Amino acid sequence: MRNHVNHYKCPLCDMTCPLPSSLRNHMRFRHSEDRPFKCDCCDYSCKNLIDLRKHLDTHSKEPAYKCDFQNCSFTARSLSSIKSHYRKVHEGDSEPRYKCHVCDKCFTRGNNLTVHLRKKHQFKWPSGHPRFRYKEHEDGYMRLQLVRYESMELTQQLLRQPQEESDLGAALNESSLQGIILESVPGESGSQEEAEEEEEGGVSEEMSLSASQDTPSSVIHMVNQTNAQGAREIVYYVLAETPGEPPPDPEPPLGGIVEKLQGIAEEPEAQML
DNA sequence: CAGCAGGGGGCGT
DNA sequence: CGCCCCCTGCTGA
Repeated sequence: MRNHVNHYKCPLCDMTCPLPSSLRNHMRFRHSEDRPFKCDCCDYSCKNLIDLRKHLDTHSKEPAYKCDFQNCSFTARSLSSIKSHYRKVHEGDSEPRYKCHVCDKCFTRGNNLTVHLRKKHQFKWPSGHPRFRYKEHEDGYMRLQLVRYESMELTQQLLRQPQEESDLGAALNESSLQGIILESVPGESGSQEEAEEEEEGGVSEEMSLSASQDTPSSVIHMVNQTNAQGAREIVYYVLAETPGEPPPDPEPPLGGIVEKLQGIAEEPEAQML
């Protein structure tokens, strides 16, 4: 009751869900091979009707979508192409809006930033989270949103061994950032909205838990925020960045949390460059 | 090689 | 639906 960590854990990966229904949904889309929706024209099949419709559009000879703008003759075979065209051409919205939080380089599209993060900064996403998420900041830029890792076991271990935070961060591989939901906040405090690290003012209720921040490679933040359901929750951000040198030791001296987290931040390919 | 962009597909909301 | 994935061709440094 007091602990609102997601209680329903997928038996096949590290994803946890708040409800049985959402877990069932996850199981279906993530782990089921069932593809009831089949294309008549080819051997394509998928898991829902919307995806099938998107696919069928690709079979039409003529582009199925055209731009609404005045006398614009732009056409495309996908709605998303039309929308991006409209934004770019008719709304003059062509400035890069995705910004790398590590080196401040900007990108026009999220997936190109993803490529950058993976190639340049060796980011990886944890198991059960098949992609990065980007979040719009107050300055209008989209930046990587720290993934929330929601395992009860991990949470409890963290609560039991809060002293090993710094070592934990150091043991993690470079550029792996994990957010851990520990519990929800019952009451309601003044401001809402999450406050990301650094950047200009506007930072509200963020407190650093690192006992001593003389180790910039390992920082743990506690952020009081409101989640998608509108519930209050505390998210612990474990930030581990070691730009220079990845820890080569195959087995770190730490136990418990580290082992748990290492399944998330796996070895980088080590054959970069 | 890095970044951009179009197309098509996966899947969380 | 919207966001993000991959694949791929193009372009400029």
